[in-house]
Amino acid sequence: MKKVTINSVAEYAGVSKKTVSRVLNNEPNVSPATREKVLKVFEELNYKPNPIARGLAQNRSFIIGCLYDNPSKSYITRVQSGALEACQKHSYNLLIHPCELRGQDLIDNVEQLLTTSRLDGIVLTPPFSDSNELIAFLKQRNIPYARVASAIEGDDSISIRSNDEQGAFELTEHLINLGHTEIAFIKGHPDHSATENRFSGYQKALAKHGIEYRERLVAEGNFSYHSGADSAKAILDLEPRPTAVFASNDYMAAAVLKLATQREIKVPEQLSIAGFDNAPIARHIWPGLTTIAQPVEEMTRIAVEELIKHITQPQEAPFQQVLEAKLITRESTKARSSS
Amino acid sequence: MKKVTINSVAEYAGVSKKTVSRVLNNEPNVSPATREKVLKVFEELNYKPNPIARGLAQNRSFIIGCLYDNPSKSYITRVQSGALEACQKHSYNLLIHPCELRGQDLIDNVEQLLTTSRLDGIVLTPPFSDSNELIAFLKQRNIPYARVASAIEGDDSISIRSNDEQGAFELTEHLINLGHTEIAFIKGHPDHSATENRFSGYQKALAKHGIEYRERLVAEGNFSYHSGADSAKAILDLEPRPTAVFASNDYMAAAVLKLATQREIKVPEQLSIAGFDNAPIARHIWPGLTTIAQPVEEMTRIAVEELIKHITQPQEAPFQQVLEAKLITRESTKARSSS
DNA sequence: CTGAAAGCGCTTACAG
DNA sequence: CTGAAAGCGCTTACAG
Repeated sequence: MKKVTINSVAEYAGVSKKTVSRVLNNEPNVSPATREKVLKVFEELNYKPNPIARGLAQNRSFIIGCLYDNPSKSYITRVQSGALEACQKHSYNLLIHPCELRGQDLIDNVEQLLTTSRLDGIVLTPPFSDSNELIAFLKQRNIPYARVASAIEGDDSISIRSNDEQGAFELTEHLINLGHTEIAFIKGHPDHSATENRFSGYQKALAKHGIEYRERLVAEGNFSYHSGADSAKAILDLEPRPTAVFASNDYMAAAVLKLATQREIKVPEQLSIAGFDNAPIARHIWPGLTTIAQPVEEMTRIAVEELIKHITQPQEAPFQQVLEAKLITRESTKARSSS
Repeated sequence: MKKVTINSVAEYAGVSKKTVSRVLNNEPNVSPATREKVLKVFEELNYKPNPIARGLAQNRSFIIGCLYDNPSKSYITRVQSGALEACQKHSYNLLIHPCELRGQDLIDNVEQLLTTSRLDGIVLTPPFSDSNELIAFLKQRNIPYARVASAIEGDDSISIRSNDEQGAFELTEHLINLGHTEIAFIKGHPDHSATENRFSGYQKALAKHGIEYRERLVAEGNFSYHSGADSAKAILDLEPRPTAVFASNDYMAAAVLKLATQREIKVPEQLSIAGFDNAPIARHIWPGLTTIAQPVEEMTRIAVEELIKHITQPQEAPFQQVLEAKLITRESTKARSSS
């Protein structure tokens, strides 16, 4: 069975291949009769256009690449979900590409990606959205990109982030308003700008309410559940034990909850726990976690939509937006017991 | 700045473009001197080959597509992780494409996917790996595919699955050996063949041990946490209350645990709970869930590796394999209290 | 409304 | 070891 191409169709239908192309792309300037005829031949020959040939002629692939290196699986899932929504809306496809920020071969790796697949644009998620090196490389290669949750200010490109500092501030204030003053804090991964922002929100809330900042209450995590478990151990061993723990994401908060429950420390009666992100796990455990809802899907969806817009009409000014983070209170936080 | 192509390089280096192509692809039959010269020009001109042009000439894209429609996010994460591992090893890229099995436009949707992006192969995950309609379509379109966790026996294509029935049998037997006879069961999504297999393992274990099967102990879930919560409510309301619950995946088991804890039913003292999959959540909650480790990453990795092998050398007989599912006991199951 | 020509940037098959 | 020609299957720019 011979391959059916635009040429076979043209020949069979007795028209030029340009006319076939016009019918294919729903262009005007084809008489209804001709259009009918060609469409019929499409069916008869079971013609399917070749996306690669079209791509070569138009110099585009209709593929967006998504770069990530994130210990939080649910974060990635949410990123993908937002990116896919935007892609589907505009008939683009999504190619996923995890890689390591710290590998000294990051640029080689992305170079290799671009050599294997032509990408019309790339969406950068943390920590890549903060990598000046990578951004410089993409600029030099002239690849359109959009940044999600990036803290870089100077770059003149599409950027959508949420207000992490404000969110952390509100969450800390929520704990303070419940009477807590001994509030432990678990930091995130040092490569993510969110880590510094959330930490800063925590510190500012303490300062505003005249609570002394104590370094002994701060543990170094990296957003993974495992790092949360390690930090939890350090914090729950402190004497006197803090009455509240604010973890920089929900996974780590879940780890604190697990250890507390194991040690029969009652949550929230004896210990309040809060997270960040509003990941699914925050509502899948008991008690449910008080947290900050970060609009990950929405950030990524908007980023990819703007990216596609920019690919189609590069003249527009780069879109930049800051979304609000919102406090969600659940059962894991409670007024400090007066004991 | 003019675009740098194989032609500019050839001209600049004073060789034919075929020679440039040879250097590009590390083919033999180029004198070391010529090779050197061309490589130098690559650098000087900063030449980057165009993957689309290569794709058109070779009629391949080096892209594998992954189809899924699964309420369990962690399952998808694990599928992707296995698929990516295989892709990276062979310099392929992964394009993800969620879509709905039940949409009457499934075929249209995949058709559209194939029209937008040339895929060298497709990996089908549940429930698509069991869709005869989709499989027939891919065959007709001559697209190589591999099936993950498919129960279809007749199809002569790459297939990797795990032994779900055996796993469910072992888990049920584990509960029976702990003295439980009132074992509730939560089924999975009816479109997934795993659902029937796990259910059957449960029934066979009961039968082997002379325990009567009672329909009232069986709830209909769909693998989502939410459906687990609904089923949990039905089961925990039963009088007398069962002493053990076996949920067809860990998400649903986690939902049972949450409700039990909320109602102050002690797990595992008053209620044993078990899941299936060994998803991350099984060890992120307390008590940790007894479950069956399903090698999702490995199944998918092997499936994609075989798929790539098949794309390169279509002559081989289709690879089919069944992996073992393994019992993991944690704190959520315990001998029935003799009260 | 329609088409002939040239081109997208590579590789394949062949000749020398 | 090297290259000229043809081709992959489309679209673009132009002419009529």
